[in-house]
Amino acid sequence: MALEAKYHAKSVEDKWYSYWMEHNYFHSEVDERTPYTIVIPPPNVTGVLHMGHMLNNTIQDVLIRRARLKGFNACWVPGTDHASIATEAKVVAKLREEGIKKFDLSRDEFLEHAWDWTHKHGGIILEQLKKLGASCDWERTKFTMDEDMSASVIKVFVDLYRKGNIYRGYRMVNWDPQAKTTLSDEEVIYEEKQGNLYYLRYRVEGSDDFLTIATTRPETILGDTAVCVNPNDERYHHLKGKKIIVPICNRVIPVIQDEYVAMDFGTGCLKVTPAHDENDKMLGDTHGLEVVDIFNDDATLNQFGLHYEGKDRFDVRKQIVKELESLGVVVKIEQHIHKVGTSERTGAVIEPKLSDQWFLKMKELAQPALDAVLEKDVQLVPEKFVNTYRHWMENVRDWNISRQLWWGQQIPAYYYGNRKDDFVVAETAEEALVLARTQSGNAQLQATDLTQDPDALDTWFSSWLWPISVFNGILEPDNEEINYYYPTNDLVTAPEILFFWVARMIIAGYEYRNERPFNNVYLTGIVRDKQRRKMSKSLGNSPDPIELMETYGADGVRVGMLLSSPAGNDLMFDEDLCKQGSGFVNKIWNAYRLIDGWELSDSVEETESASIAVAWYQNKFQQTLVEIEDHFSKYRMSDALMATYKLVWDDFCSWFLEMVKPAYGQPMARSTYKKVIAILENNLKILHPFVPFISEEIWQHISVRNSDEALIISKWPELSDYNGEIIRNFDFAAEVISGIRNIRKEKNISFKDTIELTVVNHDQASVQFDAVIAKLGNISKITYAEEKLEGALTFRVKSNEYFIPVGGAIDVEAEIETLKEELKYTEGFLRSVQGKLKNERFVNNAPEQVVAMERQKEADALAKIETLKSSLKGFI
RNA sequence: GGGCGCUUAGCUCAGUUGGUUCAGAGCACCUCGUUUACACCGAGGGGGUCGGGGGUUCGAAUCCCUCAGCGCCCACCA
Repeated sequence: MALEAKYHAKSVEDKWYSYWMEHNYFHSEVDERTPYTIVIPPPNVTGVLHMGHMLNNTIQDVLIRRARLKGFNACWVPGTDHASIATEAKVVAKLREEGIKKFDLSRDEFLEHAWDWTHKHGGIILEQLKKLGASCDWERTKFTMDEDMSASVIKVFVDLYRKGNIYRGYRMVNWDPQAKTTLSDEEVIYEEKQGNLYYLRYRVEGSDDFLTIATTRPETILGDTAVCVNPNDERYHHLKGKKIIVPICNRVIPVIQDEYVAMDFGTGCLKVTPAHDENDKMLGDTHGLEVVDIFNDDATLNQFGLHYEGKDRFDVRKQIVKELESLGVVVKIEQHIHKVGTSERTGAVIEPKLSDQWFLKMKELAQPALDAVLEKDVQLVPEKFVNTYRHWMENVRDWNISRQLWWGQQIPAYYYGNRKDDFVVAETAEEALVLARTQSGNAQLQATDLTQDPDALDTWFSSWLWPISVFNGILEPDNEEINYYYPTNDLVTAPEILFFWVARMIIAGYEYRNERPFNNVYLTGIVRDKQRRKMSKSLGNSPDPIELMETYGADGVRVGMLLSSPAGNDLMFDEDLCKQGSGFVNKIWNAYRLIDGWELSDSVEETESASIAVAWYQNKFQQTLVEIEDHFSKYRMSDALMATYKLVWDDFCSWFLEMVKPAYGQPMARSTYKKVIAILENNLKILHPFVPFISEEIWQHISVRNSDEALIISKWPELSDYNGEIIRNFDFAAEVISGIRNIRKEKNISFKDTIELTVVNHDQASVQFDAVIAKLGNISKITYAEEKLEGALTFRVKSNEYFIPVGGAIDVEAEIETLKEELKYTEGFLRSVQGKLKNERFVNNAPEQVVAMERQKEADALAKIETLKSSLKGFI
């Protein structure tokens, strides 16, 4: 069956992916072998594949395929995350389009819509990963809202509550007025924004005096309950004990003193709004101030907003400034750049808000997780993230885990009375009732008297259990799977979620397994465009991964993603990288077409050139394999790929195949062919993790394979010793071939014309490659001579001189010129070496080896100068 | 404001303990070439005072200081 001239990625990729699936090659079960486990960072269930996914899933697939080839029991667990806030926002938006408001629905009705949505969109991203070639164990696909996953979450919540790590508190939290929920500190993104600093005059009660405060949020003056100055600020000593009148609402508030206030900012007078600012809250607590909350949940003003009631905070800001101006309160307005917190998910400007929320105490839990990373039980790659991690963990704050959302695990707290502490925490409503009866002393309590907390848990409160819960390690802590697969080996994810997820998984790992969840964390970079902007859907600068794969093939895109992505460095994505990737795939394909097209013969002997080629390549392969292993051990994926790329393209295609290739019209010795195939198969194995599809296609085409054979489950080549001398000598020969090609080029000697070569041989290294030199240089005869050949073109490699006799005159002048140039350069080089050697301090202080090296250089240079001089004499 | 990191060829990046591949790779570029796998090709070539300045050393891209520019994380002075 002849191969098609063009490689058709699409059909080949579909074919082999199905084949692998049918043969269950991705599936892993507990067995005798050592496991190699990766859990996928579960993508948002309603998301679609983006370039970041492409990068980090390509890396995971390379790792897992390599582990599989190396004989590990490779298990890559896929799944999706319910992403409570993001998904709920999408469902709410979709319902709104249908004219349905969330709060017109019951919780159950809403959840039904959410599940519909999940079932409809949930599989999309996983299907897209299959196109990429991801060899996940799909039978293990998990979803963070699966029954057992949710049960694990609830069990952990109850456990942590009973251990005293979870508490309910009235605190200042980050409020997302669009999603109407709180967010953790990590979900707030601070952005620099151009704003104004408004200077406003407040009248001092019972006097005509004024005091000027500076604020960025004039609408919050309606919530002011004090003005604070620094006690050391002499400008305001006269105000001590005075009262101030807030404009518009005319509330009378005290002047308080606290060293918190910076004297050099604004006017040195700070308006205090305890309900709407973390620091103001702190001041309020210290000084016993009244708390006036002026906002509704959607950030419109409430009754404290007076005539602004019902209007949005930003509209009010504009309007209130006008009103204040008309009242003569505005002293001046300055432009001011400040940082504004926005919601990671909805982008809404965060409103600090006081409310009852659930918190997880972090300090104590974090300690083992901090130690683990510092002691490298968990290794972060690249290491630079250790500092960031340490800083965060040492200053970790309590984690707000409750969200005012419906989509997610509902907090298992049940209220039975009106007092603040009238609640119990339990895994089930039944258990809660029992507890509530005891706790309340009221044995008559009925199930209907209990109300479950309406809040859901933060998404990350389920994903932090992921490496454990996917193996059911929470509900059945001693099951066979968790004991076998945990801890997992590598985690591949983005540094953006180092705190959100990675740190918390490590915490959960130690808390619930008393062990790290993974040995290594490979932190990928962010995929950016050529202008260094982050690729995102909103910017519209991200190519569609599916289209990319259709254009360049999945193999091509995988290579493209890996070509330039050192760990932790951002990837400057350029479609040309994929083009290079598909170019590589094309090269592999054509190399195989060459091999496949040979006519074989049993009666032909192996050529000398071919024997040499085989011996050399086997060594070269081993040398490169060592290099590749080293790169992988350091997670240098780009370098591992590049080493493979050059081995295949340069050494295998450009040199090896050219050396073994039979002459035109000649058949190939079957014995040689077998060796070439063995070599090719080894190449395919090391290529497989990077380009799984074409490597499998070729491997399967080479011969009829048994039904239980496939490249994907074959065996990674064994490391063995290699002979470095052969490689060095070949490099010498390659230089000779280059020399010949140069001469041909300079003198316009067609490659079709054979030429003769005479060698004045001082260095024997290349002799064993003469057959190769003859073949690749199209040399009809190589002769060795004692003396230089007159009237011939010449070049030198090391101390050898090569002569190519040509009919007709050669340009003597030019030859002399070249020789003189080279002589001049060598003499200069010699002077610098000798200068070093004459320097006593160098000779005395430098290591012997280095000095010896310099002496060798000196000797080489001297020898070369001799040959050059004798060549020159020949012309003169 | 605190911390971390980066600056090497037109672009993206290697360069491990200072000397042994120390100035490299891939891409891009230029020249030549339709040789019987591949023009998604082959052969050859040009290109960097290693961000600036200073210091340590026999010797610095590599160590130290300093200046400049860029990026990230954390904290939030309204």
